[in-house]
Amino acid sequence: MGIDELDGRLLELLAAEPRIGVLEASRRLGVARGTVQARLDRLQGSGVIRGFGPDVDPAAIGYPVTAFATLEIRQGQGRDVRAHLATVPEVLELHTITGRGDMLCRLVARSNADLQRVIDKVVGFEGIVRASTAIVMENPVPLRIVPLVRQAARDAGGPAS
Amino acid sequence: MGIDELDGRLLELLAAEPRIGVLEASRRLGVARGTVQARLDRLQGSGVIRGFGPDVDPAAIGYPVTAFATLEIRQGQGRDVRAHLATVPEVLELHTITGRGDMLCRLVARSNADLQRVIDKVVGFEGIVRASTAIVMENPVPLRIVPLVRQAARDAGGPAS
DNA sequence: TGAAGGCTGAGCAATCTGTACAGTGATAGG
DNA sequence: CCTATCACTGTACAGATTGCTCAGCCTTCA
Repeated sequence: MGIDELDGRLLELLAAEPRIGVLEASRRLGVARGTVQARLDRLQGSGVIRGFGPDVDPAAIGYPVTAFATLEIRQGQGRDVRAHLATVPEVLELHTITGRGDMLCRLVARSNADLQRVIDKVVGFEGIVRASTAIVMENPVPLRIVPLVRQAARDAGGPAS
Repeated sequence: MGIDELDGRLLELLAAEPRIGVLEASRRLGVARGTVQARLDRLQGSGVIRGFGPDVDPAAIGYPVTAFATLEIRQGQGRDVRAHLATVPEVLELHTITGRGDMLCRLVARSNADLQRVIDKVVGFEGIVRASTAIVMENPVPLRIVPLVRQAARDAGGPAS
């Protein structure tokens, strides 16, 4: 487990220019094509790279409002609630968490008004006792991974030298 | 703005098999290659598809712990705090939100113990008054977009018929 | 010393991409 | 009703890329 400096550079490159091919990547990185191919295979095999799914902007398909909802669940209803939330398309992700509240989910909606509908759909279920919602105004740091990759690569490569 | 049924199927297909090429996609969808190419260009041009960045699993590169932190910011320090958090690699995303707390950020760490270090780094800054953290235990619904795409495509295609 | 693993550079057949062009059907405007 | 526009189809071609394999070289490790 872990990645070295070359893996890090490869991931950065892929993040910056995803449509790049193996051949072009090998040129940019200054290594042989076979090396890039082998690294990619390994990264995917080991689960570091989950995939290359299209990064779809919810706002661009009509869902410009994002919100986070903290849910409090009735004891023992966790499984049912999870199953319920999984059926709601506007629930983009769901986590079970420690602390105040039992679950945290990311929601999107067509408008602030529509968010009410979404929340009703989410909360309108047996096991959910209470929900508290926070609407996202700005997103100063969009979901990113490159800085972390860079650090992980440094941690692996630095101390070893 | 909005996507039709064919866009929806294309996005679903890309999500399911990202390494697929334009030609193979056109075969699967039963349309001409040029059509797929045009749709892809349009989807990327209109911002629906932001990119095809590699989906990296933080756990696989040594950061298996995820947490969400709600931050309370001192009046007028928002800009500085944003800039500060942007420099922390373990901050995967940052939102400004309504309600209790002013910002919500997603963090990762090498372990529960390491999370303390990360939080110290995040909170160790002038403008942050208070931070409340929730550790993620499970992730029953990983970040997903397909169900939403499907619904958006239905909404666009259905009522029109 | 020998074995194993990773990288290089090269080669080959098959495939895919970028691009262009003509034909067709549907739609919107005149 | 006629016509321009637009999207999709089917086809074509040159150039680039991919998947795969092989031999050689170097470093690490037992």
